[in-house]
Amino acid sequence: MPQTADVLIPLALDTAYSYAVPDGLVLSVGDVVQIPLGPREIAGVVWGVAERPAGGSNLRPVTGLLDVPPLSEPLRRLVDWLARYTLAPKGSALAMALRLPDESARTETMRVGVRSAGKPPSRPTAARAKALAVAADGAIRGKGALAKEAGVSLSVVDGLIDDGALEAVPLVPEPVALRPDPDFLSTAHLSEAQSEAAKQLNAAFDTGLSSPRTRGEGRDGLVVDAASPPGGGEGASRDELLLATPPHRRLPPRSADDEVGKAPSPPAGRGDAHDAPLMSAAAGRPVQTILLEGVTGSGKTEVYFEAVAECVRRGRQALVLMPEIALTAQFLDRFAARFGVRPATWHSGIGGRRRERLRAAVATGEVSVVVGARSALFLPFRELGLIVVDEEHESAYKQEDGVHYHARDMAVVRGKLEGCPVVLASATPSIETRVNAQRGRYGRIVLPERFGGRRLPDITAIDMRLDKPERGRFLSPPMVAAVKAAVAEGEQALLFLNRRGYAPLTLCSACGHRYQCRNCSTWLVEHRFRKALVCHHCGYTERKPEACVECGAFDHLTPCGPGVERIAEEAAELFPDKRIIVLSSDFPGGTERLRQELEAVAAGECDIVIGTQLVAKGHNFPHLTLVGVLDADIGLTSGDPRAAERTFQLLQQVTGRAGRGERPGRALVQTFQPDHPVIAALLSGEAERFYDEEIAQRENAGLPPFGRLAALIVSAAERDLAEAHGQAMARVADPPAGVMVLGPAEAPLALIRGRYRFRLLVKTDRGIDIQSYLRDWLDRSPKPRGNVKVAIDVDPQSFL
DNA sequence: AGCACGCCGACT
DNA sequence: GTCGGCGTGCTC
Repeated sequence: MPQTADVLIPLALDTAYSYAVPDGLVLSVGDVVQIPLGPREIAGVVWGVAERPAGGSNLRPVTGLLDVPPLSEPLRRLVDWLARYTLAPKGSALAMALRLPDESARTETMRVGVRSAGKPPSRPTAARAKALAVAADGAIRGKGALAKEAGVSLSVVDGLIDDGALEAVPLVPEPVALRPDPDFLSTAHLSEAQSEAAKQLNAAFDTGLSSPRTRGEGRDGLVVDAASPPGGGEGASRDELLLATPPHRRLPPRSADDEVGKAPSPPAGRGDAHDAPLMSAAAGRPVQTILLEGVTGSGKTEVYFEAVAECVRRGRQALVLMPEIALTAQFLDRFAARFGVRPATWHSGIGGRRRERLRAAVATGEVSVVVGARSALFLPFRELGLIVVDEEHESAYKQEDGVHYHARDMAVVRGKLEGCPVVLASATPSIETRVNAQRGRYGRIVLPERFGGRRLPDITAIDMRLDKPERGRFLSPPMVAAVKAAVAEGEQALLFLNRRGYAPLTLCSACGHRYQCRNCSTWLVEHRFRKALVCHHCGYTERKPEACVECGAFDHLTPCGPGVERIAEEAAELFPDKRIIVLSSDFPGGTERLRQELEAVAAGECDIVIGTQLVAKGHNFPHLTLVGVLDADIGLTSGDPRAAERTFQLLQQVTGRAGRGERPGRALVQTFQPDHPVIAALLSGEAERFYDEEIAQRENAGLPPFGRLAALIVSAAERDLAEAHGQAMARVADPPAGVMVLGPAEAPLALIRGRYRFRLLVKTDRGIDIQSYLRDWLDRSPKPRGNVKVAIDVDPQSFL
């Protein structure tokens, strides 16, 4: 039967192209095919098939069916959904799920081993003799391994292969990952609270699996025994799950308009058949997404490990998403302690063959657990049974280039499409997730206490208006005393300051000149170690000048304010005999060195750590007992609508680093505004209070806690466009309801180029409808004068 | 993504 | 006069 195939191509194209299917080839939706496009041949995915209409067709033909597992229906629907929600061309969305091996990866290093062929070389040399002596045992080695062991170069080995003295044998590829054993460790190590939470969590499997699965291809799935709970355990009913949401908190049913906003609801008003299951999911069907909220040190990880174990027992696959930085050896070891082996990992750094093998193993179901960064969300799982999003509040889940998406939200969507539960884990959830939980869209499980009877650190404020540091110093007397006491006990102290470099502002004390970035409106930050002035906004760097560039005065450059480098200087003077390390993202020596240093700190090979937000995430420091926050007020005034939330999360996380080991911890917080709601909530240890206040405040301001808010970020390209810029600012001064205007300083640098161009960056979590809305609004507004184009860029990212 | 076409600045 | 910059548009 002659067919035409609609093939979606992984390029920035929004529509599938039609191709003729040659006789003898039968294609199904989801198949990966090769097709001609212009002058070249590329891979695409069959998005639809139709009987070829009678009569001749001038369509170009499909050139072949590629030997790649077809894209499952849920994955295809995820691509469609993502494209529509993020305003990205469908092809771009597809590209994320279809990273085919490029030629180099496919042909590259088919791993070969060598072993002795038992034949002497025709021309023996000293190097050859060494190599053959090592190979004489007859064992198979990698080429590199042999060369290294024999102390010869690779070309010697190659020469011997060519000569016939060594024979090359293909190596059986090592398995991409060993099978995790869900019962490697008994659950006896869990606390009562953890067991209870794990039980509640596992109840979600029953709600998840009982929902109808839509599998178009009629594959015989791996779903084994979906109905029988594991280990004879009686699954909790869905009511138990819903109970996690306090009844008095439940809000009235959402109106249709309210439906707009966060995933999993698609943008309103554009419903199509694909959206239907997602839409209805919000209206009282079993909760499938669960917020697992536990204070730092409560053992959330162990709890969701039990869910992973349950998933594996049922023969389905689990995906654990983590922010890239959290993918540490430490975490993988914890996994290994529970499951016997390290999990398969996936992140942007995995390339070439390994990447492809892992993809394939995920597609066949051979790999049962993947731990990965956000891109792992698009792996072609055969039978996905669980998604965990660890540290769900992390902004690293936002993809900001190419297709803009939030991996946490897409995880929720994929969970719906795959019919599997999704666990969002965090000690400090994002506002929108908290609201979703409050409204009953997500379940909520809370671990209010630390594991193993450990106490949360006491948090005390140091009021900087009263306890002033010495002139030119930044550690207040109580802070100095506390650090001194801690290190005297052999304990570790962390001084936290979220500012890289030496000083955030440099000025000339002779003429008052302030060093400013030539591209941005920001001050240049002195980096004393690198002897440079650096813009933290765009990366612009200049050598630190000897004399003032403005008035020429020597020795008048004055650093204003502290960065971590300056704190290190102060600490070195105060504690000359202590081991001090500065950890920030610009750590000299790169990520690998940084990783090593983090391990070393965790092992206790350091007394005082001075760090930026980097130390607040990912790593555990078991020897740490004192956390000193040097300026808790940074970030509270940033103008970012999420400023309060971000600051609270960061401070909560960083103070929570203290006392995770044997000894109890405490935290000191230097602040000028101890009564600020964020600081007060932190000090009281009542996270609830922060969330309640923040949500109430947004509601009072007419800004829904999530959904329906957009911000216009206005940026002008050049200084001579300042006038036009002013006009545009005036124009947006009266924005539509729910639209917030941010200044040009917040505009990402990428948007500040293009000469006669004027851009409005719209950040929104409303998806499509806000775009047409704003377009109408702009059309009705007066146009800027001169040769100025106005473009609207919609960044459909939830940023509120 | 690639590749063509097309329109303005500095050079063998 | 061309070479070459990248902006814009197209690929079933």
